[in-house]
Amino acid sequence: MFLLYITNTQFIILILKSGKILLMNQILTERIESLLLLSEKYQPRKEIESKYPSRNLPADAIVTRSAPSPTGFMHIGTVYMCLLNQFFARQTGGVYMLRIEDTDKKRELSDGISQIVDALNQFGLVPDEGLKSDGTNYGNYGPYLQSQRKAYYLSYAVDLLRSGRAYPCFATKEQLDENYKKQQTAKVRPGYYGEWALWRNKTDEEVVVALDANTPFVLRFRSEGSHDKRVLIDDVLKGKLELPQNDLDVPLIKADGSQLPTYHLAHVVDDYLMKTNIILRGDEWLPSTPLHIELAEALKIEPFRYAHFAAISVIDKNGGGKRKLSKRKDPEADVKYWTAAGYPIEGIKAYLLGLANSNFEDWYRANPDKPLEQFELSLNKLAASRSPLLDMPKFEDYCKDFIASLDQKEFNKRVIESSKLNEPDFYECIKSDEEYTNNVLSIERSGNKPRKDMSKWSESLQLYGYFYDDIYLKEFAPKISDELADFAPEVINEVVKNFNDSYNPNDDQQTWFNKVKEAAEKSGFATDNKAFKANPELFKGNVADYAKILRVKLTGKNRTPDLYTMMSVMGANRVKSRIK
RNA sequence: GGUCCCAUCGUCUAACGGUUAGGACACUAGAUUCUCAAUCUAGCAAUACGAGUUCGAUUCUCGUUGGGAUCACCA
Repeated sequence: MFLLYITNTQFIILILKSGKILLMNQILTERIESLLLLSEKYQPRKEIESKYPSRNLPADAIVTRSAPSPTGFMHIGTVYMCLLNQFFARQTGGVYMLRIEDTDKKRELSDGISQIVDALNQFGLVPDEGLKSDGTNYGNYGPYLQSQRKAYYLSYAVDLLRSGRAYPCFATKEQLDENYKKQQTAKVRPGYYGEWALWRNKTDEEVVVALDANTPFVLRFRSEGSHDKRVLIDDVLKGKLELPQNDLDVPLIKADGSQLPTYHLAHVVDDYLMKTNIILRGDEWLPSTPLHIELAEALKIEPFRYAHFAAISVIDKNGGGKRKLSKRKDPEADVKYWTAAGYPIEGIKAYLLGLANSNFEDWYRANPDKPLEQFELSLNKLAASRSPLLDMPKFEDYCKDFIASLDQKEFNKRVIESSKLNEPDFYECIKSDEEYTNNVLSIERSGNKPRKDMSKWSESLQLYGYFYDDIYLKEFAPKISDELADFAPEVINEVVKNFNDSYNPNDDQQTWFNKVKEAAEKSGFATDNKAFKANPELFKGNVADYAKILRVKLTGKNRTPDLYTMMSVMGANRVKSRIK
């Protein structure tokens, strides 16, 4: 790539691949180094790398990592990525790491790390190596918090500086903006490259002047690529791609006082040291992959295997177009939106697995009792083409299926847990009579065709609250008159009277229903549905309408389980106190 | 604007170059001697457009159109 001569003076002569000759004053280089290494000690590459031995793993084991930044709430897309990483690592006997990319101190949130770690715990996606909620590291390839790895990045950066592949840039924000505007008017590609790279070819004298004035600088990569040449990428998911080479002199070390690296340097250094096997990441990174390839090359690092996958999208409610699920615009981007609503974690995971591999659906149906972890996720089938749209009805369907499939004990437990957190009054009622509660929660859940009307735990109150008198009176009884607005008061009174006259809580279901039919007929309702359909004007309604009056009186709702079952569970006193 | 990616029912997707273009969710209708849910049955519904290669194209090629990503001292 270049030849290096150390002359008997203080100059280093660099002959670049492009044929350009660079003269660099060694004293100047050392001065820049010392500014970079302000608070850290330079570590020779060999010293660093001896701390990261090769992993003793099977040949086809996949080592993955998720690398979120602690700058906001936990994104559902991050959960998706962690899920994929965990599956591929686990299936191959590999390792799944969590690395926190806290290199942007301006945007960092104080609880950023715990938000990420807690969410992963909640989802059963605890990494094999990484950080705990309190920020402590575990695993032998750490630290896993990038700000604790500063000395490494700086050492590699200094290596690049010494080899002529990095240089300081003192340009101000204003100068860069002006550069950008000039590029716009000249209608050329924007960016810091070639002749537009303001400090790429400055003389030593100019650099010295800037340093003497204590001007802060970013350390930039000196790219040797050409936009006209191509680089081949064999993406694990997208296949063979041809992109223009990188020619941008991107920042490697920031000038914001933190001395921290940008993503680009951090990614290459970390994934090299941590022995990441497959860089599974969002396809927004695809355009900068040539840069990462060049950076790795400059650092004499074997190229990585990349797997770029598409992010989850939503339909923009304002524009109507499809776009990436965004932190700022979409509440459902935040995992808390899902968990706070009480969607079951398993339902969320199942839905996400279905997005990743469409054959998951069939497997899930065929193996209802197996844990999700037994599904063999396929890298080949991972949707690589475009970003799937978040389909809430389908997602809720997964959740309904899952909740319906829970055994009674587990179902009760989760309803109780959720109400304890969110509905204290309801929780009090539930706890006041556990036997009654168990009967209530068991309604229409047994057999092979259980009810499937609950997609999230927050629906517990609406679905079961009216079984408890306090809640019934407060929340449900007030709705009765609205629900029964179609019926005249005297009709309702007659229905109530006729029902009570014949109601015997000891009747079995058939007897009970026969009596209901008799009472309906007596009240002027049709029991023969065909007759009713033929001449609806002859009746006040059919049995369904008759039942609706009883149902609404009893529950304040017109969507409930079977009447007879509810009455049996509620008991005669409760029934009589409501149907009157 | 440059660059790259992508294009099958409303949505997620399946289909060695030969299928009646399949499934799931959603939707509609019917059945289930009480509502809703569940369940069952039926139905609606797609290869963006235009060329080319081929006996034959959803599949391969080119173009058009449309969508997405990216072009920060953010990751």
